[in-house]
Amino acid sequence: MTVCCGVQVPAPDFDLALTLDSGQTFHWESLGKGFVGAIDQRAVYVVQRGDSLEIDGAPAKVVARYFSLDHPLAEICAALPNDPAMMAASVFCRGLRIMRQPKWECLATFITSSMKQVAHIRQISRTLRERFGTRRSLGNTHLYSYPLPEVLADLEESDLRHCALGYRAKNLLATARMIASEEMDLELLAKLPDDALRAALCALPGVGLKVANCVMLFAYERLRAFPIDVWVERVLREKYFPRRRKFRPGELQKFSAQYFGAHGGYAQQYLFHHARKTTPRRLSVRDR
DNA sequence: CTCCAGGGATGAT
DNA sequence: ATCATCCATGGA
Repeated sequence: MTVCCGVQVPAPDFDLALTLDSGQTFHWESLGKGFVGAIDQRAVYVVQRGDSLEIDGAPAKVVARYFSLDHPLAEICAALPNDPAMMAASVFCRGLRIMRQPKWECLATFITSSMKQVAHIRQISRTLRERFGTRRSLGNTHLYSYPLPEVLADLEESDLRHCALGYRAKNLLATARMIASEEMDLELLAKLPDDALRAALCALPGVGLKVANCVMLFAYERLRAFPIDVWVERVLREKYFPRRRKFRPGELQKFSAQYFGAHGGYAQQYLFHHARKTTPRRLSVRDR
């Protein structure tokens, strides 16, 4: 490993490894004492040394923006609800920041995330990058950028199915074609208020409420967005409504928006990551 | 082997 | 308006 870093980036209240392992992005890989990954089209190497990052492959400004080092994390955490579940999660996730990811890459990876474990989302991302992305080198290591919508748009559904996408192939292809044809402009959507943005994203094939909220949170800087997946729903039910059985559709969404408020996305990400990393794997039937 | 995963779209009550 | 079913795949 010969990547030598010259550039230092101040990064207080930041945990690089924790952030990269929190299920926001799915392609960074451990290398030496740091991580290699792509930031848009650039191959980047990042090492954390205490309260700063040592980086190679991209300007400090690009890296700082990607990892949202400008977010006032202390203020955000201080404003989170003061209940036991939230406190336990936020202590567990100290230094975890909500990233600013490229819009298409974020949208596409979450379209492929449906009913998939994080490990397999990573595998799908890797295969798509290696087959259809652009090779980028950094020192003696290399990686592949995420394939552009124009590239995927020219493929056949079978090409994507061969990347183990299953039924998600049709949705990814259809969405890529809408963007490549300029029927949909992801950058333009950034001007919309939350509700209109969510509605626009949900109009894309393979995008429902949960995926739309992930893209809003991880790529559109909408820190109110509160994606509810199976993990978060489990936490909400068990920790916030331990006696309830039935919920109206949207009832948990409504509660979360009201209860967690302006930084709900951070609350959600902390609850998600804490639950995913501390819930023991169910014992196999044979071992019980 | 079985169970489950950062769901969404569709059609039946 | 809710509920059921189907959709593919592989890690644990």
